[in-house]
Amino acid sequence: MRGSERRELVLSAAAEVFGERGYVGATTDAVARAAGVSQPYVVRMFGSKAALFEAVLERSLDRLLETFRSAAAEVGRSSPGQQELAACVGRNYVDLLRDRGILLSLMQAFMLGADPEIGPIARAGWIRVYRTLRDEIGLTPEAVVDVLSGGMLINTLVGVRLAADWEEPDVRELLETALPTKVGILRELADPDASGT
Amino acid sequence: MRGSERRELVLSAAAEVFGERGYVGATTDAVARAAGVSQPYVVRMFGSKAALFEAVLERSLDRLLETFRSAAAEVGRSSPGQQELAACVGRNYVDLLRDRGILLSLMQAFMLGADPEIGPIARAGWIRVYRTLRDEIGLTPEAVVDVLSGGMLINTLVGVRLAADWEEPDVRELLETALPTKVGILRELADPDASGT
DNA sequence: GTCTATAGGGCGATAGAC
DNA sequence: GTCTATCGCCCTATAGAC
Repeated sequence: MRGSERRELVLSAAAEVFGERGYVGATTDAVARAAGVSQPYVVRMFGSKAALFEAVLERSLDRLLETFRSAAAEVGRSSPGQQELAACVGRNYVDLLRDRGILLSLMQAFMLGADPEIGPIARAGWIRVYRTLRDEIGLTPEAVVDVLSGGMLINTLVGVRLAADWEEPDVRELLETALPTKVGILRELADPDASGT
Repeated sequence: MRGSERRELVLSAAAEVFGERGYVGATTDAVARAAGVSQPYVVRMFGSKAALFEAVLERSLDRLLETFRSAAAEVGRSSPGQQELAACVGRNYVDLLRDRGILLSLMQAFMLGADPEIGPIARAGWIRVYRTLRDEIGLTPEAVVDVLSGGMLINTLVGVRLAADWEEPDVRELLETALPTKVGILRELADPDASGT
């Protein structure tokens, strides 16, 4: 395995662990275990836990923005309306959930805006998201806010793992209202064995 | 000062600290300092850090649901439509931001759904929010989802402290689009001295 | 009730072998 | 490049005085 591959392996594992436990709650040892390497190696590879988290955020943001761009390219040939654009961005966004850790690690960073190191990075990321949706995708500010609102609700529903209470009828009603066509993904995330039922 | 007052003092301080740093990142020492008491006393008062966090969540959820109910009472006499109800709930929700810590401590709990202790509590809280909005306030599931979407966006914008970059024009545009009439509150939260400018 | 002092455990980071 | 061993710090929780 080449160095770049091992680096990507650790980054992917770290995104999941940071997404689940938050920046402070995640341990470099848990990341190392998830990646199948030793704890000191994780630290040595990135210099520090903080630097590892920043690398995770950069990678997650890149994937998110790429997803937005490919969504725009999907419907872009026919100069679509705001609603069509926003709907397509939303669909691709939900598919991102399959790559556990990307959206949740970003969300964990967003909740640490008061941190003197992470805060500025999180705000810069948030601004990049806004500009990409407005300038590259071509959404109006109002449409961007709608997309972001739905996205933050989805992030929260995934973060709280509400689908774990799927047997509860009100949970089903809420999830099916919030994600009319994409509930299956949430159920997969809550319980990998329940995807087919 | 009576015991119940001191308890409320510690709970209020804890809500802010947990909201800013997350459950793991918050230290009982920081809570104690914010409340002006000693660190061991905070632990003794609630038994453990986990029990303190759970008390914070219970208090925060109670205040949130009370806010929803008072919003409904505000417009309730004239059997209002869904849009009017949802708008009133949204207005009162934003006013809750003045009580720093309430919404953010809940949000921090929502991001820890994978935690075996906090996860079930967070999910139960989420379900109570949904049922209150649907059954007591009388919103349709679709209207509840709209209210929750906007709420999660606001929580995230406050958590990331985007208003700290107020001099950035795109930040102004985003915040004024997301909270047309209530931007002042975000600016107060970002910088207590900037409320009048 | 509330404090000071401190024990005990976990985690990030370093040293150094291979 | 990758590991094992370990240091030193910080944080929760306990002991015990007042």
